[in-house]
Amino acid sequence: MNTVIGVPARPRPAAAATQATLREHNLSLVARIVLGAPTAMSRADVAVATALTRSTVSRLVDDLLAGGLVREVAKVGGGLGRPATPVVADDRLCALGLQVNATFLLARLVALDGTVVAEEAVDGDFVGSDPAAVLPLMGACGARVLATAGADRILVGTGLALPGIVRPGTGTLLRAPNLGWSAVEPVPLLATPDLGPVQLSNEADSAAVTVAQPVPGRPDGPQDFIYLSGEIGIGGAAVLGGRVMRGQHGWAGEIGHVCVDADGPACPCGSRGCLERYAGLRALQTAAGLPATAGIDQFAEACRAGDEAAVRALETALGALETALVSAVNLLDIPAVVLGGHLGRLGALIAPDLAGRLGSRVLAGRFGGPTVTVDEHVEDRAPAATGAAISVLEGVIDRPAAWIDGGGRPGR
Amino acid sequence: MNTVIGVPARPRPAAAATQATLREHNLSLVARIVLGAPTAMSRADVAVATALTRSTVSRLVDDLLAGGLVREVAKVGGGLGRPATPVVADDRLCALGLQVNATFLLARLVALDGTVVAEEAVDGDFVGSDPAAVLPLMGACGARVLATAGADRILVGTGLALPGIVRPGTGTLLRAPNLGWSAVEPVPLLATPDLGPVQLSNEADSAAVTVAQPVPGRPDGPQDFIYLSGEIGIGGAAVLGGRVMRGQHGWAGEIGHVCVDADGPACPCGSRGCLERYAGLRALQTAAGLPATAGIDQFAEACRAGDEAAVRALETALGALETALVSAVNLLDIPAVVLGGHLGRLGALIAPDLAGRLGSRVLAGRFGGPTVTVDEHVEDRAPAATGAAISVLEGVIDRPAAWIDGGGRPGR
DNA sequence: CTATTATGTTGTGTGAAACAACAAATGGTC
DNA sequence: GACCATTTGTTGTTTCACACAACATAATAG
Repeated sequence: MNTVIGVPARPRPAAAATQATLREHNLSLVARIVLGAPTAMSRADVAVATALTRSTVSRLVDDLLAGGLVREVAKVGGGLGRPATPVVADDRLCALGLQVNATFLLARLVALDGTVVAEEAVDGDFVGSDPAAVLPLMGACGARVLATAGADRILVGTGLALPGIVRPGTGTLLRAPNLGWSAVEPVPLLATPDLGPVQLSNEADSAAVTVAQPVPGRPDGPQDFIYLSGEIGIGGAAVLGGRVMRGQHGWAGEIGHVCVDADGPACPCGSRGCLERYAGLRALQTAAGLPATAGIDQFAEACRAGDEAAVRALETALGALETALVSAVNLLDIPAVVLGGHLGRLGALIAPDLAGRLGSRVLAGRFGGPTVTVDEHVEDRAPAATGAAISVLEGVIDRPAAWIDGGGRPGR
Repeated sequence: MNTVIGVPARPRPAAAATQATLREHNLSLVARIVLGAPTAMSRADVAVATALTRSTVSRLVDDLLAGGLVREVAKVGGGLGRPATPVVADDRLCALGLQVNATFLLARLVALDGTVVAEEAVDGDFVGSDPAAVLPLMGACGARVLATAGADRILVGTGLALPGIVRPGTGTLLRAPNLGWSAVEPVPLLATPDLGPVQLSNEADSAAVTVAQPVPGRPDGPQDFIYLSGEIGIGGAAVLGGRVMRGQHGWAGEIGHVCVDADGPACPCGSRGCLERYAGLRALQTAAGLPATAGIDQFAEACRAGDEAAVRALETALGALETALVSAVNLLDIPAVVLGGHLGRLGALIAPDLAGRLGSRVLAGRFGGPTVTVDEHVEDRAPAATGAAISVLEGVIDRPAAWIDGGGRPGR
């Protein structure tokens, strides 16, 4: 009699496997091995890593070279035998990330090796703005960034990150409370040709992509964590196995609307006692008696200076974060919390205490409890732009055959 | 310029695809088409459903016939042309489900077509029991059920469902508070040969399997929902895309330890204000002034009779459920709640009110809010036994080639 | 009884990976 | 400097699983 240990469930087959899907799968696998490696890989290295034969890998790498996903670099000497030919990400392949926030628009061109090729921002007050006026500005900004890129760059497409609820698969922004927008189809409003196919995403989800995968195809960051961000309120994302949770409507991971006090203040979302009422930036400013124009750094400075209202606001927020995260960490059985946005900037003030409180309360406490870290991109005000671009490049890495067979240019 | 709509992310390739995995995948696909159909499918029907050619399907079905996953039944007449040969699940293939609960042990033999071939229960008080004494009883019960099955039945293996925290991939039960067990490796303690490979699972997770997939290979039930069960406390599971969430330690979906009151009573789990403190069966009994031996039906009767303490306890539990589920539904963006266990038996008293409250509070409220239903197996005191057996059969459906190539008998 | 239709089977072709052999490019040894 | 060993990459051929085409089977309609 045997104990069956560690037999994972296979993904349910949704469609038949064919010779074509076999090739697509293995092209993607080889691409990920090459892009994911910190140093260059040779065909022989890839054969070892994938258990495919050297002849198979040779043929697959030929296809990836032809499609512009990878390129060869100079051989490095050393050792007996024929020197290996290193293969790396081809940085000519790029995606454009666009991010709309309450106080700025930013366009960023990201190459397949993760480098930022060019970027430009437009500052302004976009709270309560008209999407028909703002989105063309965003599109124009993107077009200017594309214009500064060299002619050898190949644009795969564009990702547009918005601070609101995006229905997956519909191209519709349901609501963006910070901007005052609702029921908008943003992509046509960009009114800019040459952006290639445009995909829409939520700001927190896109920023979380950057945490898990700082470089396209290279999941170097944590793969299972709760991400908190926010600008006025609180945004959130849950990442499981390297993937951002979607949920039925596209807003899974929305920790801002976890209830932390059953008798708490009413929330515009229809519930009450939501985390956002306590730990959103606007909530902190109000509780500390600061104006809406005060940034999070002013709030932090007031706390450090011992301002009584600010310290009390921080403590209230900390308690609310603790309650919300205890529930979230227990429910998702997830090992890490990453703070971004204004909460990331408060990280030094809140992360150690928060980690300690969570560690003594969650089910996983006896196994080391969740880690609480600050997003290393916290100094970057637009990580969602990078994340949106990375998601677009992911699409090519997922389906290299479609890209290669389409001539290595954006398709329909 | 195109809007990219509805391009789902492909699962990341973890290993190379080969001719062998191609066959495995398509065997599994064909098996699921046949098992999942409410009426018999012919080879031609399967070819249409899968976009594989009739010759390919014919060969794959031959393999499944040989492996004992499917069988042919009498042709049905009608229409021009050669009559189709219907193919259905072969009900000779079985799995044994075992369930240990605080008040009974139950063994149930489930066939591949979902029918229960035989079952037997042993009643007792297993709270604070010794696993070394109880698990051999469970094993013996299972062996008796196998003995009553006909010689034509083929046992794939056994699933053992326990009311506690099971570490996936380790064969270890971390803790089962209701039984008073901790750090146990239960499978060898069954001390029964002939059970085939045994896999361990959590009781709520297994019961949720039965909700999503009442018949092996046929996901007729909801595929995205939060399941609540419990016997003394509260157990829970989250099912996404037909799969039970695991999490890092195996307890994702544990809604019993979502915090509903930041200043609530301390919980043995280390936190405070946990849902279990308000809506667990023991909590209800205590609040209503009923003895620990009183069943949930007595509690329900006291509520219906207008007993003041019981009504107040129910209202408190309802409020706690509302708070916990608002957070869970918002965080997971999940469309349904299914009540099982003692909460299922209270369904008539709480489901309508709970649905109304959730509908006005969750983010999805304006889209129809979550449904709140009662598990249709609520009269079955051991749905986890069925779920554990179904999970074992799932393993064969996932990897038919491994089963067929292993001679159609349990492997290592 | 023949024609038509639908289903199932089988021989052969195709595509992608595997296998085997060979070519290329190095360093070590004599 | 020639030869050998080693490692990597390439290429011709084989294998396996699905696709294609043709045929066989089993029914009903006229």
